[in-house]
Amino acid sequence: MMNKRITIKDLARYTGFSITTVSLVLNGNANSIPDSVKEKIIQAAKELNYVPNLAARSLARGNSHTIGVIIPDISNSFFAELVHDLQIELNQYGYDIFLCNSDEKMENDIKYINLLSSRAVDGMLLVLSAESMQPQNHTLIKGTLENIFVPYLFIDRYFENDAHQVIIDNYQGGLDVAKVLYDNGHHNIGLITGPQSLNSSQNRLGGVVDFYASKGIQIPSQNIYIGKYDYDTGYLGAQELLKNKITAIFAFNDLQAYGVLEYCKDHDIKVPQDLSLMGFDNLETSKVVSPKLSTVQQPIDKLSLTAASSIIGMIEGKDVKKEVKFGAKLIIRDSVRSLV
Amino acid sequence: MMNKRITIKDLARYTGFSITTVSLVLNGNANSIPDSVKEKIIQAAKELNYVPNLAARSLARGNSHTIGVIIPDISNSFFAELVHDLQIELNQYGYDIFLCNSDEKMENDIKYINLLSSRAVDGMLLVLSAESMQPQNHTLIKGTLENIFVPYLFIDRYFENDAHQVIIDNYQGGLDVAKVLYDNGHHNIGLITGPQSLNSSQNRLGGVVDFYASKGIQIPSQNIYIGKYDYDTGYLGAQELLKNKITAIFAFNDLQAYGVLEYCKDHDIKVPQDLSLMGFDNLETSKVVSPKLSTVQQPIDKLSLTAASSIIGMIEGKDVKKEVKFGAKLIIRDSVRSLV
DNA sequence: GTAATTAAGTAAAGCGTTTTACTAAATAGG
DNA sequence: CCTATTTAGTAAAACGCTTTACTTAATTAC
Repeated sequence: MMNKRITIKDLARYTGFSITTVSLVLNGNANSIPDSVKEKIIQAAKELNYVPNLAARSLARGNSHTIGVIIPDISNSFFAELVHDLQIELNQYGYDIFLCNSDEKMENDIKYINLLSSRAVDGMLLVLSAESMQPQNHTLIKGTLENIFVPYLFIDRYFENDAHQVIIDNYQGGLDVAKVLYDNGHHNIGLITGPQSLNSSQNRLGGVVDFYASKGIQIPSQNIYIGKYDYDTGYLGAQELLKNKITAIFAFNDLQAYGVLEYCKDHDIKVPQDLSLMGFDNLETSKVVSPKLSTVQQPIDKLSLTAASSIIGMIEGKDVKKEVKFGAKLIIRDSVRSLV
Repeated sequence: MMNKRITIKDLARYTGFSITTVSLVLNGNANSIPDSVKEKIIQAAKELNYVPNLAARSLARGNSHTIGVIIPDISNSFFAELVHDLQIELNQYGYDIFLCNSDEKMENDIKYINLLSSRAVDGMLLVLSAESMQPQNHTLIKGTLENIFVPYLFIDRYFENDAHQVIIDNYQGGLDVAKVLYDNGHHNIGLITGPQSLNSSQNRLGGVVDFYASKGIQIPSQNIYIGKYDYDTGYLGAQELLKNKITAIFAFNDLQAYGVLEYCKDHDIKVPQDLSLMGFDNLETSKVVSPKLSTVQQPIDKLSLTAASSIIGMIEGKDVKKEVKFGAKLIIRDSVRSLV
């Protein structure tokens, strides 16, 4: 350590060729350079352990082959998996990821959008915080996004028909869950939603409400607990909702469902005997909680595949579909009891 | 979008001052510049929405205020949480993270070490793949690390007394678990380890073996299943180990413990009535699986706090403690039954 | 044998910053 | 009033790389 980093200049001096030649060779653009020279230069680069300075390259080329990714919370395994898949996809295109974690704070979203802009990323993939998605903050976020001169794409969370987006059909997901619950005889259900500002939550709610409405059942507002997509609001939601006489809870994500499970354990309520439960996300652990959780699986793989190819397309100036929406899949396990 | 990014040069032209002056002002190093000028320039920067080009700055300054982090798998919540905490810590010091995910492949470790080197990160925080930690690959990895000219630090996984490291006292952890099991009357236990190349696994094993040895009990080799710290090897391990007559399993991480749980569910083995179980990691979900899992909690917060301050110290050329080791904490829940 | 073409390579400008060393004007000191 | 100092600012080189336009030498065409 602490020797000195080798530059193209050192390589030029060492091999006796010009900087231009070395650069050309190392980038594979050396049409008119004989193989003997190429070999010498490549050999030298290996020997001296040359590693290009990407900052310099980025400056000269005006791009960075880096995609900025902003997510709300890396400890949430939905996002962890998303990032994981995105990295693999984008690597395939020769791009790297610069990852930022907003911790669900708008303040950080803005900070990171500017940071990524500073870093001259070639494009951004955004899952903004629930706070940023609130209608009253729409203008501020839009304003911030107007000052980045690279394409960007919303994943999972989006503003209504504004920018490019790759999303899940949450309405259908909500509908599907409602149908399972209803068909099993649950006519009086409780809901633990995500943050109101998120379309995922809005749409899941919409799906459920509409389905029950179509059966002539209106879900009373005291049966709807506004949560935050986290464990704690699951626990709290259960506590609140179980004051009413419901036979099932639909937690809008698995983490919340775990919270419900915990509450039930603490209060000797048997799932699914005393209470049926459904989640959303299908986290890896959902098949090992007790009872195994019925839930909805989001196609993270498709999401990341499409997001990656779309943003690359946008960077390359191609015409890219503005909205792509994927269906989610019911995973039926043991947490719903049939009342019929 | 697609206007043009404002540079310091534009600001100079716009305000009528020189590039130097603008740079000086924007960096707060303008001792001899009157406030009136400062205000004008700062005002202009705001108005035109100036965002500094970090690649250029990095080139000029020779640093990037970025720390490279390599981890084996972001979907593993241990690492997700670690990264999350590291980001918060390092932000506090004014540093950002460039995150790389090796997917437990040595090939990727090497690729990313070079990539980070290319990006001129100011330091690296490394949790290398199990493959990279194998003795026969030691030289290769060391060689790669010799060619980066920035300080680096191992977290959690390390080579024996080589480089700087911030780690967990896994030996003590193993000892502690063994004691719990032994004290509850489990004299015949099965182990599902992590990869043999990882000191975390070696040391947990060492702790258990030594403890039982101290009680005059030798753990037979068929009671030791070499796993991979993942769900599947937990399942497989249970299958294998339960061919022997054991009363408890110590899975070297929670994920593997979940696999054991799943196997037991599938084969109608009651935990802890028929089999006691302990894990390691204390994942968030471990309190909601059934039965609630007894496990060991690693102080990820301390790990990241120390790793952050150490790497910053190293970057600043300070003298930093070469090895910091933290104790882990037993979390006793319901998955161990007392035989006594 | 000369003009045209190709091969082999290079000089130099530019990317956006930072930073050192400098200048010119204003002010202070005596 | 002259010198010394401070104030207000700037010119220019440097960071490492890319890329365009160019030169020179060798080869080919006729």
